[in-house]
Amino acid sequence: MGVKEKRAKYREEFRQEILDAARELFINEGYENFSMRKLAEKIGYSATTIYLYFKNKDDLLLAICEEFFGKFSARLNHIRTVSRDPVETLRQAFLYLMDFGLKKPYQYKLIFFTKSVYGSREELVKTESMARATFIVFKEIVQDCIDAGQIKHMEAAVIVDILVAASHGVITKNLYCANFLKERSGIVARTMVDVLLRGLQK
Amino acid sequence: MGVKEKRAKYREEFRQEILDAARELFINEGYENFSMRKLAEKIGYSATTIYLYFKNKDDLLLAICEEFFGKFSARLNHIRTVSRDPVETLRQAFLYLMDFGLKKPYQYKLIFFTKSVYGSREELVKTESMARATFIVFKEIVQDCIDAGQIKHMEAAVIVDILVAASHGVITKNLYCANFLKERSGIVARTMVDVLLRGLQK
DNA sequence: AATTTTTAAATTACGCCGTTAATAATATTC
DNA sequence: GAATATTATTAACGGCGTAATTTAAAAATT
Repeated sequence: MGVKEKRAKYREEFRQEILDAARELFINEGYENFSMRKLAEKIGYSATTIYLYFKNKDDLLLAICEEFFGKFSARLNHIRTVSRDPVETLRQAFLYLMDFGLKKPYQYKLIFFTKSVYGSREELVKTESMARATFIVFKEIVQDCIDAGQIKHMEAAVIVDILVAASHGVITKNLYCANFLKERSGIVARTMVDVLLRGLQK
Repeated sequence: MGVKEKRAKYREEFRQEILDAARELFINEGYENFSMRKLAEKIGYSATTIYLYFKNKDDLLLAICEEFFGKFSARLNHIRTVSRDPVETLRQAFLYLMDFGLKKPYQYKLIFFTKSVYGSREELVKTESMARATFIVFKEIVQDCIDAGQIKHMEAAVIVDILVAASHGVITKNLYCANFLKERSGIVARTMVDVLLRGLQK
C-alpha cells in the first residue's frame, strides 16, 4: 500500500471515529443539545478540526442517516428473502420500523424528524442514497402484495407513505405528547398495524 | 374601573401584543430560528422586557399552544353538536386535524412536534389545560361510535391515539421526508382516513 | 407638592453556539 | 535540507437565552 493510500485510510478511520462519537452524542443529547464543541472535547480535538472531515453539523447528521438507512434497507431485503407470504413480509417490515422507533425513540427522531438532510425531492432522486434505496425496497414489498392480489389495488408509493407515516405518528406521539401513556405505546403500535393492514386488504 | 384594574388591563393587552408578534415569528421562522431578540425588535422593546410578561421562550410557546387548543376543542364540540352520525362525526374531527396540518404544516409542527411544553403526564392531568380538554372531547366522539356499536370495542383512548398519531405521521412525512410528494399528500391523507376507519369498523 | 416606594424598561454581562479566517505545527516531496 | 502540502490550533464574528444590575417612569404616601 502506497503512502497516499495509507494516508487516505487513516483519514477514513479518523472520519469514522468522529462519526461514532457524533452518533453517540447526537442520540444522548439530541440535535439541539449536540454541539461541535462537545464533540470536539469528546474526541480530544479542537472544534474546527471536525470541519476538515465534515462540511458542518448537518453533514455529520447526513452521514449518520446514511449509516442507518444502509442497515435498514439490508434488513428489509433480508426479511423479503426469508418470508414467503407477501402480506406477512409487509407486516414484518412495518413492525421492524415501528419497533425500532419504540425502542430507540431519540434515534428515530434524530433520523426522521430533525432536518431534511436529503434536500429537495429532486436532489434526493438525482443522487443515489441509502435512504432512497430503502424506500425502493419498501415499495417492492408493497408491490408484491398488490401483485399477489392481497391488498387493494393502488399506487404502491401511496401505501408506503401511509405505513411509514403511521409509524412516524406513533413515535411522535410517544416523544411529544404528554397525554400519551408510554405503557400503552406497544398496544397502540400493534393495533395501528392490524387496523391498517385490515383496512388495506381487499 | 380603578387604577389597579386599569393597569392590569394594560398589562394584559401588552402581553397579548407580545403573544401575537411571537406567534407570527414562531410560524414564519420556526422554533429554531425564532429568537427573543428578533421578537424584541419586532415589538420595539428590549429583549429582556419580554421576560416581565413571559417566563421564557418556552412559556411563550405554551401560551400559543393553549390558544390553539382552545379553538380546536371548541371546533370539535361544534362538529359534535352539528353532525348526527357518530362515525361521520369522528371522520370530520379527524379530517379537521389533518387538514389543518396540510394547510399549515409549520404551525402544526410548532404545536405538536417541537417541545413537550405540557411537561409530564402527571403535570398535564393535574393542571387543567385546553390541550387536555381537546383530548377529552376527542375521546367522547370516539366513545359515541363505540356506544353506537359502529366500531370495534376497545379503549377509546387507544383509538384517539391511533387517529391523532396517523395525522401526525402524515404531517411529519410532509415536513421532513424529501421523498414525499407534496402533490400526493392530499391523497395520502384521505386514504389514511378511509383505511383507518374501514379497519376500525366491525 | 415633595418624597418615598413600586413598577417598567433598558443596559450590561455570562456562557453558550456554528462557523470562518488566520496561524502554527507537522508530514511529504523535491 | 528547503519548499510544499496537509493537519491542527487559536482567535474572532455574530448570534443565542437569560440573569443581574441600573436607570427611568409612575404611583402611593406623606
